[in-house]
Amino acid sequence: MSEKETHRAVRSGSAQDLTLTGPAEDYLKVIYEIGQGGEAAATNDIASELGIAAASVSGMLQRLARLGLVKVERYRGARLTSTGRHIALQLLRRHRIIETYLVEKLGFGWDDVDEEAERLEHAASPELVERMDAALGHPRADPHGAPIPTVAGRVDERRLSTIADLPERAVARVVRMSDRDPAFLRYLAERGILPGATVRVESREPFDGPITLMIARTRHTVGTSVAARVYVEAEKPAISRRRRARR
Amino acid sequence: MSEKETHRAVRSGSAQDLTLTGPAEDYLKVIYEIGQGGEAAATNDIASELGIAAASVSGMLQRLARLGLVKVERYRGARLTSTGRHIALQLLRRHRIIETYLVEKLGFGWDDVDEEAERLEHAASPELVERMDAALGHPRADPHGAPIPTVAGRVDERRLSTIADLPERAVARVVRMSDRDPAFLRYLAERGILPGATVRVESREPFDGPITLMIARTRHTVGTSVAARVYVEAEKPAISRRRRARR
DNA sequence: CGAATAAGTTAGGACATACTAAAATACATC
DNA sequence: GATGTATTTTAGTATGTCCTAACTTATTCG
Repeated sequence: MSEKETHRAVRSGSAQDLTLTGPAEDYLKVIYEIGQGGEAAATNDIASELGIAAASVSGMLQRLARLGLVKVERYRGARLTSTGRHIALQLLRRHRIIETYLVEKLGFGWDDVDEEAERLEHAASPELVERMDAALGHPRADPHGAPIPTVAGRVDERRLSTIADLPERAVARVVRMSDRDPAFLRYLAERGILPGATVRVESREPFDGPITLMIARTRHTVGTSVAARVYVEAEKPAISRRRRARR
Repeated sequence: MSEKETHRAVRSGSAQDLTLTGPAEDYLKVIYEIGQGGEAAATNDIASELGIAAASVSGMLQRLARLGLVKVERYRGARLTSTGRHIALQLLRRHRIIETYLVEKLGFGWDDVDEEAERLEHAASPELVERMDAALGHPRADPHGAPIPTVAGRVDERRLSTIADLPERAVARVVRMSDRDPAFLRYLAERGILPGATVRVESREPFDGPITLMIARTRHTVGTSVAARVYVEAEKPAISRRRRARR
C-alpha cells in the first residue's frame, strides 16, 4: 500500500503504487539534476536549488530515504535509488513535454514557460502527458534543448560542453541552455543563441574574460557566466565529412 | 501582504494579493455550489461534498472567515463574502475552461475529464486559462453544459428544472448535467441524453417511479435519481406552441 | 415541554513541510 | 596534527490540513 498522504491530492507516482507530494517530487528532481555525473547531491546544493533552508533538506532526505527513494550518507549527501531515479525521470518527462506543449500549442514564450510547467507537472496525470506528447508528435527535446526521457525512463545523459569550454576558432552547434531565468533566455534569443544555431568562437579574453562569437554572420560578445550556461556539440557537418572522404 | 503560505506553491489568487492553498480553494468552490440559492452551506454538506469529516470543515471555515472569504454563523453554516464568491467563480471558470480544453483539444472523454480538471485548476495560471479560452474561441459552457463565468465573475445562475420536474407530455431541451460520476455520464451518453438533445416525457410512474422518455425517436426509461441530475429548459419550439394555440 | 436525534464544534493528535538557533562533523590549511 | 571555517544535522517551533472522540446546540416529535 502507499504511504499515508495527508494534504495534497496528487496523481499517483509512476513507478510503484507510491504517491508523492509535490515538494517531495521536486527534491527528487533536483537531486537527479545535481547528481547527473554520478556524485551525491550535497544538502546545501539541494537547498539553494529549491530556495529553502538546508535544515529543511536534512529532514526531507530522511523521509525520502525511509520511502526508499534516496540513499543518504550522513554529512555526505544524497543519491537516488533506482526507484527514485525513475520517478525523477518521469517528472522531467512531464515537465519537458508540458513546456513544449505550452510553447507549441498555446503560444507561451520559451522564456516564460518554466514556471508554469513547474506547477503543472505535479498535477498532470500520465494520461494527459501522453496525450500532449502525441499531439506534439513525440518530440525528442523541449524548447530549451533538454532531452525528453521516454516512458521507460531512458534519456540521453551525455555531458555536453559549454561555449565557455570552446577554444578560439572552434565551431559548434547550440544544443541546449539552462531554462530557469526568463531574462537570461530573452538575452540569448535576442542574439540568436537558440538550439540548432551554429556559433564560432572568434576570440576569448584570458582570465575568464568575455568571449566574442560569430552567430549568423553577426558578432556578439558574451560573458563567461552566460557562455557556461549554453551547451554545445561539435558540428558534424555532413558536407565537410563527405568532402574529406572524397579527397 | 499575503497570508503566510507554507507548503503548496499555488498560483496567486485572482482577487486580492491573497494566495490560497488548493484545499482552501476547494472549500470556496463547494460553498458556492451548495449555496447557489443564497442559503448558507451547511457544515455537513460541505464535508460530504469534499469527502472529509465534518470536524475538519469547522476548522477550515474559521480559517476562511479569518481571511475574509466566508461569513460563518455558528451552528448555522457558511456564506461566501463577495471576495470569496469572486475567487470561487474564478475557480469555476478555470475548471470549466480546462475541462472543455481537455475534451476539445486533447481528446479526453467527457465522462473522464472532471478529475483531471480538478487537479489542474489549482495549478494553472490565469494566463494559461486565458490562452486555453482563446484557443477554444471563448466557449459559453463546458462539455456538461455548465456555464463558464467571465473573468469579471459574471455567470448565468438561473435555477434550471430537471427532467424529474417535468409533467407528462412535456418537451424540453437538455441543458446540463452533473459531471462528477463518469459512469453516470456514460449512461446518459449511451441514451443520447447530451446537452442540446430534446426529450419528451412519455409517461411517469407515481411515487417517484421510473420516467419514460422519448429521445431522438427512441424510448428510454430512467429512474428519478438520474432524472433529477439532468437539467432542462423549456423548448421554445415554434411548432408545438402553434399547435396548442390552434385548439 | 422535554427527551431523542441530528448537526456542529471543541479537544487533542498526526503528518508534511518549512523555519531558526545551536550543536556536530568534515575539510582545508598552516 | 591542530584549528578555523564551512557544511550538515538536531532540537524545537509554526502552519495547513486532516482525523477521532467527546461535548454542545438545534430540531423534531410524542
